[in-house]
Amino acid sequence: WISDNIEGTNFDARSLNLAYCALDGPSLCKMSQNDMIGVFGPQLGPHLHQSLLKHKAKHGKSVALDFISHIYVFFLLGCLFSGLRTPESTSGESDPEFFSPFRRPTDLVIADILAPRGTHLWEFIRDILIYPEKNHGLLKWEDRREGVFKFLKSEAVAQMWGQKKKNSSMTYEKLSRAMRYYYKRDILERVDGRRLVYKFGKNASGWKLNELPSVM
DNA sequence: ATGCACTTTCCTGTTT
DNA sequence: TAAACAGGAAAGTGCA
Repeated sequence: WISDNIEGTNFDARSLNLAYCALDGPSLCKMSQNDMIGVFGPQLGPHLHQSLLKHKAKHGKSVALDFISHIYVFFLLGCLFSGLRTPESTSGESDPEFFSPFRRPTDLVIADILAPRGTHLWEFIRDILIYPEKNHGLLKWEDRREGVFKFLKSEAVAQMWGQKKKNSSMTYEKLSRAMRYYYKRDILERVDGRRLVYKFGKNASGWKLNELPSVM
């Protein structure tokens, strides 16, 4: 439900207050507009409130039960964000097992909710790297602190990029040309002699451990 | 309606 | 030899 509501707005889901992720359906239904604003902020709060009112009008008393079927989204967001801040920040190496109990059924849900706001290639790459749920072994950090990363499935990443841009003929060949243009703009730094390896430059933001999307 | 940023496409040549 | 890397050139796209 939240995913649907965020779609079509420019709201950045990364700024959600995830402390409230444990809300259940009935609690959510009891929230006033002010409650919503308190939890979701002045932008998304009223939007969700309106949507909830519509939903209530449509479905009457069954709404609370209805919500229970959607509310797992909150729970899983909580899992995701608590995970982001634990294993990787200390070891520098993400632990795929850490997420395993939650990953399988939720890949699509979380990927949708966390759909990147930016539409640029480097942001797309960055978001695959920082959200394990999106990764599927496509890319990996080579040096997390330095922002060095490597394409593990270059053609698959290109396909996904193409999918996002509604261009089924995207290839790594073409994607990499766009990557090379980033060198001039200091969004990427050259890493030479290492195939499929790139490094974020000083004009790339949002990838460092200390600037990961955080819980407010 | 036009300019601009950001690719996308294609290409020729080089390197690994 | 295949796959990547290098960039020039030009076309395409979405947005302000």
